[in-house]
Amino acid sequence: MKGTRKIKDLLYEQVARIGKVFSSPKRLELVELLCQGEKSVETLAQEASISVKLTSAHLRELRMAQLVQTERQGKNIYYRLADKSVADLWVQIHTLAEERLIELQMAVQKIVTQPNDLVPSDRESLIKAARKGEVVVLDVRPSEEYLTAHLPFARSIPLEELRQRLGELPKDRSIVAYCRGPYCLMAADAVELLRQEGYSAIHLREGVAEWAVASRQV
Amino acid sequence: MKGTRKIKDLLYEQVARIGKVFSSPKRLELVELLCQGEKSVETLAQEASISVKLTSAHLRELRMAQLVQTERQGKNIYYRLADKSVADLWVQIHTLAEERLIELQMAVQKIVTQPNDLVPSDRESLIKAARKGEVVVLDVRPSEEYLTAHLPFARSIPLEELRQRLGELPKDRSIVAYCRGPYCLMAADAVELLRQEGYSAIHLREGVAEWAVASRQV
DNA sequence: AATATATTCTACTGGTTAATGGAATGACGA
DNA sequence: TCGTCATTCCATTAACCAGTAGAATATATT
Repeated sequence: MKGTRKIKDLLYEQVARIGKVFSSPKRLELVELLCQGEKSVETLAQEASISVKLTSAHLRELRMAQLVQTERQGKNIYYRLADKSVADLWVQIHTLAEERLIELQMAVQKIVTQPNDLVPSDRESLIKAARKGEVVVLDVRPSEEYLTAHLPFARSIPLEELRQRLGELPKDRSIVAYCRGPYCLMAADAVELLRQEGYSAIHLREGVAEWAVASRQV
Repeated sequence: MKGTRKIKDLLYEQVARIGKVFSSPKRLELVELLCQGEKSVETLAQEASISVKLTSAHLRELRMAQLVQTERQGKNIYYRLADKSVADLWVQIHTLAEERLIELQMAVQKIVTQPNDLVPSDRESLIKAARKGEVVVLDVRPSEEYLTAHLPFARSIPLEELRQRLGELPKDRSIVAYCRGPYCLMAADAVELLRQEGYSAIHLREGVAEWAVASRQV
């Protein structure tokens, strides 16, 4: 019927703009980093292991899709997600990917700390235990990210400082370590180190973005 | 540190496979159609206004990303979404797109029935009114789609039959028409027709997929 | 004035993609 | 066996994309 087609094509094309942003591995990595808080271009480039120029190009795509905002602070330009729902979408996409793609499931298994005792769902009971002090929830990300947002009752010891600051952690209680999310390897490294040193450590694969989505859905 | 990069690249690449699927307008349209229930290749091709061969190619992409399943029924091959969460992702992507992209917002306004009285959020009260019979919720999609799933208390009159079956509808109550979702134009056409014929009609932009997501999030 | 940060422009390579068409093949029903 | 439905293989066009690089530019700090 009449000019229906043109209108429809236009609508789906616009939605596809968002999809395109999430179709590049490096852009996904940048989005995940931005889920941890605002960051400068240089920082993003370093964390994602790409050149500043390429980072700039990817950020441009994100900007043109209105998914990030920029703010100048002195010499640096800081990027942040334009809305929480961007983080939500990232979480939902990688969750669906893990549900559907066996290849991804297998790749993930490689990074899971071998004696596989990672806590999954049990959010409520983890909080309860953390509140009582029965377990220590440990945030091993850089401290700026911890300051931006962290899990309830979490303590911050960045991975880099962990070896020196082991004394701050108790040996008689479980330590639940987390980092940026399921594809960040810092918590896995932390757990490995802790176990070597005789601690009882557990790897929590969720980051703040995943936690937020999960706790909203009850 | 060590082979971290290779692993990370692998992980994000897998997630990007899902993103890629949602980066093509035609594929998005096919996903939306599949949100209405299982459909044959030929039907999908017709509805999306593309050739069977191209449809087949796009469906192949969906299949390789494990987002759809196929089933042979006689001469035809029927496709369906592999999981409800695929529909959820479609809803979340187009919702985010509408939140962020002004171009999409403007394009959407064109299809909104001019005297703009579309009911938004008020799910609870709509159900209540429909239960009491104060309003008629009208599903104008093909009847197979209605049979697969429909909104609570909805009645089915496919758009094609609407003109002949106008007598079934009351003139003293509001009629809330909906179709496949915000980018489907059938409900808008229905509202136009109904108003011309002296009915009090309202366009509900949500389809079953959007309704499901919204009612789950309370 | 010199420096650091970040973007932009141009240009190139290699690879991928959507869409179309022709031809062949498989799978099924009548 | 024939026709229908659907996929596949092949080839093509045109467009796009990631990544890299050189050079130029803008902005702000010192």
